[in-house]
Amino acid sequence: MSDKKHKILDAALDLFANEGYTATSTSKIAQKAGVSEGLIFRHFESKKGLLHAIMQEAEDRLRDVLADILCEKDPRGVIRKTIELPFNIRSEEYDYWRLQYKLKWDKDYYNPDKMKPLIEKLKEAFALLGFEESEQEARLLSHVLEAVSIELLRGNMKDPQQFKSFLLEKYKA
Amino acid sequence: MSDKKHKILDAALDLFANEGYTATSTSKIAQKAGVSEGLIFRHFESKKGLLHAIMQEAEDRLRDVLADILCEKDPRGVIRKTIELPFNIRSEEYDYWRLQYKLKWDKDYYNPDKMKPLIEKLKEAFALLGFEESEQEARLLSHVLEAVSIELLRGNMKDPQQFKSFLLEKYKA
DNA sequence: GTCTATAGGCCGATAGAC
DNA sequence: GTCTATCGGCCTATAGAC
Repeated sequence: MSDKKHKILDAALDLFANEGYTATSTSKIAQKAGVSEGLIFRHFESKKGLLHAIMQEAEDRLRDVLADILCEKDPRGVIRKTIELPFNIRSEEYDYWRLQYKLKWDKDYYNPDKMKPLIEKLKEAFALLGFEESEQEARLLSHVLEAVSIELLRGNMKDPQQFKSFLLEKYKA
Repeated sequence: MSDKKHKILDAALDLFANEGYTATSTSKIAQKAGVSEGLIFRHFESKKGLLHAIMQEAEDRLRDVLADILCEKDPRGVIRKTIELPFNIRSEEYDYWRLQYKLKWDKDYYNPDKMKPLIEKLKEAFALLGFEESEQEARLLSHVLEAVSIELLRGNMKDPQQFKSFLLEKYKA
């Protein structure tokens, strides 16, 4: 990929994630990327096309992160890794996640199936550990995971490590 | 309040909550409300002013809902009412809540303190019930509450009543 | 006089021409 | 990579209805 195309993607990710998609103009993106505005349309056709390219990358990263959990054999390991998930987000990737969570409110981009494999895996893990209502437990944990991620991404959690330890303790993971 | 002013508020709430603030133009609001665009500015000064008026109402509703929990004496009652909170949202009020959650990503409007009284109350309730880590428990439950609300508001929870029962059972509330 | 509608100004946004 | 056309955004000025 060309250097400038990459710069455009970087700038757009930052702005889309932090200012919002509609609030971000293509001229702002071009300015931040240090390229001419026309180049954006040359590479991505439209503003929507640019967003699409970014979301493609974001979904790839989601898949990568989930893959490690999905091939875990030990049920406790599955739960531990799931709990650790939001706490392990690399700060360079924050914008990808922020954008994903923001767009969840957008009908065009929200896809509940993206998390389905993880929930199935969790259900299996809870069942193996002898939990009665394994599906509900899986849903509960995935909800906690979601809320914690949002809190962390907004930079609004007081003491992340302490809360992480608390969760790991609670789930004996 | 005049009939048309009310119509504007209704239309704007719907559009802001479902399409997003920046994605909604004042002309679309006027069209949906069946009024002239100029009227919006006569009543609310600016588009921001209109949002502000709506958020004022939304905060009032939040306070109302929390008030009932905050004056509850029985610690189990506090937890039960908190769990029931998201499941009791009246469908006519969905848009208010949707808007609140969406704007949490917006630096100008996000105010973490709005939920603070509830978390304090929960902490107190857990402490009374003999939980060791009452603060963490309170934070955990508030996170569950948040994620469940979001899921419900997105209309994406499979079997709400079943999950509600599961939570009440789990917390013996 | 107060409330409402209409017509347009100005600006910035997307996109396409060169 | 620049330049610009066109469209739609927010808002105001002014005129009309009650």
